[in-house]
Amino acid sequence: MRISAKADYAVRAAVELAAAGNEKPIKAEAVANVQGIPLNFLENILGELRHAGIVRSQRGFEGGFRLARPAAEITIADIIRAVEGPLASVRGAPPEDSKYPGAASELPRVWIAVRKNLRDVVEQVTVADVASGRLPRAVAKLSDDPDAWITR
Amino acid sequence: MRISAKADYAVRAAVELAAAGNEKPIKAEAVANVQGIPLNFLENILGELRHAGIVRSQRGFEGGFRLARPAAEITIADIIRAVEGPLASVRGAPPEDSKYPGAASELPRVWIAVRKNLRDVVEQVTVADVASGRLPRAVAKLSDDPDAWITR
DNA sequence: GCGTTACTGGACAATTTCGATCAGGATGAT
DNA sequence: ATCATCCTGATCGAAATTGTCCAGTAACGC
Repeated sequence: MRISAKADYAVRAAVELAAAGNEKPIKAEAVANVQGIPLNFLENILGELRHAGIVRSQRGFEGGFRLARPAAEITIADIIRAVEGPLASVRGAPPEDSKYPGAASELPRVWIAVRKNLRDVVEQVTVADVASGRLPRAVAKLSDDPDAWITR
Repeated sequence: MRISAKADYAVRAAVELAAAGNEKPIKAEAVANVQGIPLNFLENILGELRHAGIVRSQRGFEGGFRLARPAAEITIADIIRAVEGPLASVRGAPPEDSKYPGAASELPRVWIAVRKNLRDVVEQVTVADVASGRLPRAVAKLSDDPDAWITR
């Protein structure tokens, strides 16, 4: 249950693009510098985001990347799925299609609930939200709970 | 954002112990057979659970494992933390103590919200709940949503 | 066209984690 | 004592993670 460097970088890059408006493309190098991401690695990531139709690129002089859709329509989930595949899995497979023997037969329902709660956050927050610092109410409520900030 | 085989196995083993009551210890081999877990691997896992004070072991003839506390007091989160460490992390570190530059400064709040929602499920469900198939209301509600079952 | 710039795509590699296996030892109930 | 069972730690291959590098190609200004 960890967020990989790749997913984290991808989201940060997208947010950076969102914050820059969509007038002119932003160079990968500029994003890498501002966000402290290894340039070569970031290039791979941006390639995947482009493949997924999340960003568009422009080559050559004055080239760079920009969001392919309005920032308010791109969710964190979109980005994570683009670079990491499915949001949540159990032993590499989706939780709903494995049968558990014996006393654990009801366990999939728990994993489903976990995934659902995960989705409820990442499918709701857009890169525009993060860039502006104004998170959706439900999410803000979660992250404002002081208890949520305690390392446990 | 995946649940590892180890965490999955650990929970299933604990649930199996819970379902067996706490009269007599259950052999690791029996759990391995019923749940389809490689015995050697399971022994490692049970060792970690014992180290964490979640199960107790009995050696020799008629030996085996039993829960160290009432099943209703052991949460899924306890088990995952015992075998995997912290529930959620970003690039290996807790989300609250990394600073993000530029436009991504508010991103940690999103990761915190994710973790919070995660915790809300796994800290609430006990092994007794899973063994009996009666999940806490809030969790049941999440997993009963048909939408939660769609692979996306 | 030419040169500069910057994305493109893929190959490669170090390190770590995952999932599992195994051997041999310790222990405790009978 | 004996035997069943847990205990410990080493080891291992495969895959994922986190990068690095580079030759190619498109766009643009001059």
